[in-house]
Amino acid sequence: MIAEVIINITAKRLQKTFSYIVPEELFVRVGTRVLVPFGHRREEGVIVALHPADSVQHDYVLKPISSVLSVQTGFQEEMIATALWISDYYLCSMSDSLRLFMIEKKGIVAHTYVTVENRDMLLQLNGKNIWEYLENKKNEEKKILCNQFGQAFIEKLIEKHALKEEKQLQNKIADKTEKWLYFVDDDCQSILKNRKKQMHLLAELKENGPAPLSFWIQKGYSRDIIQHLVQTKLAAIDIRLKQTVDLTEKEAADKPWQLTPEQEHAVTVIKNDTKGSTYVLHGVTGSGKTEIYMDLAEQVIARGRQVIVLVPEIALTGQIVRRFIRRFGNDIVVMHSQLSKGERQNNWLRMQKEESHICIGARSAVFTAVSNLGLVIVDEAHDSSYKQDETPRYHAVAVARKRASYYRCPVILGSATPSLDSYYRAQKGEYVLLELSRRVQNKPLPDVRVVDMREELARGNRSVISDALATLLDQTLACRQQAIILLNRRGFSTFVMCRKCGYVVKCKTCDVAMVYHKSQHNLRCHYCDTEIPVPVVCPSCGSKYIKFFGTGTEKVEEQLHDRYPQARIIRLDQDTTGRKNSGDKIIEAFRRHEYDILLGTQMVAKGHDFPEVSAVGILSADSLLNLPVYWAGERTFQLLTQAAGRSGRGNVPGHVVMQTYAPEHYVIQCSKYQDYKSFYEKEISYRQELLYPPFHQIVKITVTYEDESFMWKAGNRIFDLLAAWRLRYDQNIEIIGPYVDTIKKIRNKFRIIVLIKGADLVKIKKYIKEEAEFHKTGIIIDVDPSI
DNA sequence: AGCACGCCGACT
DNA sequence: GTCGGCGTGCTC
Repeated sequence: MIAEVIINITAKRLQKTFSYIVPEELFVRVGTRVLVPFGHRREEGVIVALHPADSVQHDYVLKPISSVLSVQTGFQEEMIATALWISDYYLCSMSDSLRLFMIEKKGIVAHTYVTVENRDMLLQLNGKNIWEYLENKKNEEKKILCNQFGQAFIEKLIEKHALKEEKQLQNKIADKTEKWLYFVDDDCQSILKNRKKQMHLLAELKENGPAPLSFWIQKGYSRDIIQHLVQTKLAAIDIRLKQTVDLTEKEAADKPWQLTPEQEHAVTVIKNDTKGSTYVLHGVTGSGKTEIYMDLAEQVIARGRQVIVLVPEIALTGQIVRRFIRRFGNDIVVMHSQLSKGERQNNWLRMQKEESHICIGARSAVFTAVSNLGLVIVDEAHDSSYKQDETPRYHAVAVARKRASYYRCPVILGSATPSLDSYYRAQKGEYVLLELSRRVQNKPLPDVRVVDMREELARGNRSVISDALATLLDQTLACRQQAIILLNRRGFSTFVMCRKCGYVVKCKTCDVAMVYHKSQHNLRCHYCDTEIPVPVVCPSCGSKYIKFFGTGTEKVEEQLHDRYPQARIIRLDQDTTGRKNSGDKIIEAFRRHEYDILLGTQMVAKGHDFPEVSAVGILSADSLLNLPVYWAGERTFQLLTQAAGRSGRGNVPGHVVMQTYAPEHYVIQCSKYQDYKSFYEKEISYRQELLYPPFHQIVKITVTYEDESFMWKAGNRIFDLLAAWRLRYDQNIEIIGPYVDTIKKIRNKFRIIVLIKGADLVKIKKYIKEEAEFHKTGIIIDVDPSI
């Protein structure tokens, strides 16, 4: 047999497979991870195809596969097929797309070991202590030896052949294990006669079954007790894969109230799916989509198939996940960013071996190893976090649909504000539309008031909080209800300017104004996280008239504190959540009503269920709207509607104040009435007129280098190649650019963009995939860009 | 990605 | 004459 192998190295230029002979004694299949000779070294690879030895003629000599690295963590054929599709569709290398399916990105790790080659030479070169060190150990890792005796010295001894170095590859894909205590026998009265504690342990072990040692220790049995019991041979210890979900029984408590007729209808339609369609579940905020998800998941599991549930990153520790865990207990695996590699690996294996049937997680959970997929649920499917913003720039919904099509199983895209793309496809009949028009228990949608901030200023209110919002907050706090305030900018002041000469403090390495953060009293760049002290005099003209402009969440927090000294206010943005997702702690504390006002960036708008929130204030409804990008209207509508939907989910009706400078704009008006359909009609006709997605597809090529003139050369070359292709093969395609990116420079690298736009980009994408010029460092290809 | 190969300038 | 810079090309 001949195996086609993708070499698992991140080389942009290495875009092809390599053929190897499969030795007869090796058992391999498509998806097996193998070690292969590659040039003068050995590399890990993945088999993507197998065929009989005589079917293809090669004009070079084939080498054999060295060994199988891991059968256990290999891939299903479907995963290989999906990876190949991703590499074709998103124009990334095949190794990049395959790596999406891996927990350990590399299956092997190289260690260099040192042994003695010539004893006399070693002693002669003052290496007596090294000789003594190695005498018993035989060999030692080079790294450790260098630390101990100095790198230069070791290198010299190797060069003089006193020592010898040897590279060894180690299989890195090891499973995380833990020790379990299990019951053997209790014919023991005589043995355990005076050993009360051990007898207790044995009894409990017999009754409750095996459990990890840590579990018993926590229960108060010491290591010694366990050890003694094991010595009696009445119990024993074995090593098992570490479990990540604890063994709590699932609670039946969360059994739902009766489904509404609309919910019932949606469940029935999807349950009877035979074609593997995609369903757009368009439900207003608070219409009970989670109930539908859980009902369907339960039915899919009952048929022995598996479910992938995708949620936005921010919702991962939230309500929806807890509800799933409560209902499905150990049958569920949660993939979140704080798991260790070992825990991920075990979750991965649990799904692969069908020990668990549901995997719930953020974007990357779409790559879960499943062998029998029965349903994919994408919650808040419009959320921008489903598009990866580094190579490979895939969209989780597209990948989900691809995987589901292989298993002919349905995909559910749930949202109160479906993406224009998915709603459009539903209109065309490509997707199936399911509407949930009512909130559960017929709770009313919130009442939204739009405030024109120009009038506010004319009346002399110069604060960022309008009178209407102030009144609403007064009432809300008086009734002991909660409020959410949304402002899409973090920091205190958004820029710092000299009033004398107009100089604006910019980041040294990025072409953006620096933001003043009062809590740390410094200026920060939001693109590269550089921090500098606040200048006392103007760095340009030396004047003292340095002023702070613009308003961020920090400043609003201060103003709210002044206005409502008794209110408990908490801020939720990147600065308060830090790196380690402590956002959910803030959200939970707010849900428990430990705070009265939650203030923050768009994070506050995402899918949370706060029953006691009755007021929402949106301070600057049109901040996104003015961005010069085609999707500005769609994003703004989603943000406003989602934010407004946070209020009135409990027993008190909700009120929303939207502050804007463009009150008559259709995006503002449509979100005021939570009127998705009118918004859709307006927005889709605008997209059609200007031939934006979903009518035309876009491929964005960013060229970014430190050397500005080199960048222009490369960008123009990219443009020329595309323009030449266009002229020759398809003049319906537009090639736009190269033009300077909205942010000219990030981290000292200048940025320009070339856009490709057209109704059908399949052929030109194929050309890009094959032309080496597009696969160099500094060139970023983004298919269906969302920014 | 690594690494060999090869072509050129600058040194003992 | 040799050391070493990095541009080019190859890996089944």
